Amino acid sequence: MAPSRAAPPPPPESGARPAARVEGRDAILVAAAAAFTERGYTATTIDDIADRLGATKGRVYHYYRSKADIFLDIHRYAMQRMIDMVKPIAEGRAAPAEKIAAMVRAHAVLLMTSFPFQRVSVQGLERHLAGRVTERQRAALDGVIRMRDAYEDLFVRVLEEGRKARAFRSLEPRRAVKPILGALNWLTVWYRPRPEDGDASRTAIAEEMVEFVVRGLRP
Amino acid sequence: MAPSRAAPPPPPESGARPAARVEGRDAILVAAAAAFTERGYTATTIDDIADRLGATKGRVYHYYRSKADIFLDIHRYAMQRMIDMVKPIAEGRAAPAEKIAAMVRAHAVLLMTSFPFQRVSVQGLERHLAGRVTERQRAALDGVIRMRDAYEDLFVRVLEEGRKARAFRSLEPRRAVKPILGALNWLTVWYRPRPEDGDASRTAIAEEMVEFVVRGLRP
DNA sequence: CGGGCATGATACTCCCCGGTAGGTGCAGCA
DNA sequence: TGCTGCACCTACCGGGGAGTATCATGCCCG
Repeated sequence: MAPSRAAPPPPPESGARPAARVEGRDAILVAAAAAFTERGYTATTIDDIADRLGATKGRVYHYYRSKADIFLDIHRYAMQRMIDMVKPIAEGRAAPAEKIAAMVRAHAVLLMTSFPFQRVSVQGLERHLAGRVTERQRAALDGVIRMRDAYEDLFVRVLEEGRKARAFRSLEPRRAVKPILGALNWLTVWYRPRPEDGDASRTAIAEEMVEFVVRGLRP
Repeated sequence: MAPSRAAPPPPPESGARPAARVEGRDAILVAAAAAFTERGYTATTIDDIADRLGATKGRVYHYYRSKADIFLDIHRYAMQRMIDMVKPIAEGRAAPAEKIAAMVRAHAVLLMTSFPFQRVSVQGLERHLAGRVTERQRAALDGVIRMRDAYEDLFVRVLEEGRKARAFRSLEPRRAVKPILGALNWLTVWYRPRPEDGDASRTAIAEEMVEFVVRGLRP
């Protein structure tokens, strides 16, 4: 599944080459996300990515300057989609318990429907903290990390609301958010999308997550 | 922290060289676990591991046949310790809710106190499903996967007990176990052991996990 | 005291893979 | 029909790192 097709503005300090067309980049990202998901980042070669497109390295390097840039762009897209889904819920006017339930549901569903992208995003961050990265890549990485922190804050704030309103048990939001996101993100470890099981199966999984989290927070 | 010092019998089809002493192997494993935790498996070089020992590659290859074998042995040790801690609880005679609480607590504490080993074990499994592995390594990998499945079954069985005894809400154990282990294992992503914070800090985190899980299961 | 084995260092080899240089074909256009 | 530029390919380089072959240094034991 491609990241938002409707993203025509050239990315800010993305590693994509300026002149390259968006659809071309998207194809690279989709192939790369699938490859990273299967073999992991370092074990994936640029030729692997190209093979998935029925192409050669030339095509990949026509759109992206480096493997790390592809990786970072996958992160950015994945995080952006997650934020786009969840932020409106978090900032809405519903009761905290209902907001958390809806956020958990949205998070779980997006993890499954956009699996390769989300898996790379969820599992891959630390891979770059030690490596050789350029100035621009470091900036992009910091940007993604900030997005992730901001995303976690969405949950923290709703937890705080709920605690104040006595809708949740007494808890420390910063600490309580960890098992919640853990229960959710662990999906990227055990879940494997299979074509034959449709929305119903995903919904069942998402509802189990909702149930577990909401009960874990009740006073 | 070294894996069990009292494991003198040469491991079954481990990648350790037969003649090598146990303490010698342990030192390699400790250094490798730390290196893998910091940089990830593929980004870690054998020289990195040797450097941590103040030694050279020669020493590493004296004890282990390959990098993959080191990796697999870390898995085996980590899983074995986890099983040794949790299995007696799971098979005890306490009430299901108390057993789950104790299992969660033990799991969380071991994750933190034996952090590098557990982190490698929890986060690294998929890395090998695609790579070049020998017959023996494949067998070792399968063994570790079986250990992991057996470990998950410990939780599944207690969930089943609790469901039958009406101590837990109605749930499907196979499905409900995922968010539980997810909340726990996510520790390996965000937790960073710092020397200055001691048992108290770890206990607080573990109790938050226990609280969250136990409430998530209540009828 | 001397041989043998455990232990480890040194100095390679080899190949995989990220990245680059330069070309080719084709579409659109005047 | 020739020009231009995008999209992509082929062929190559270079470095890094896994693994090996061989040698040095003990330490134990007779």
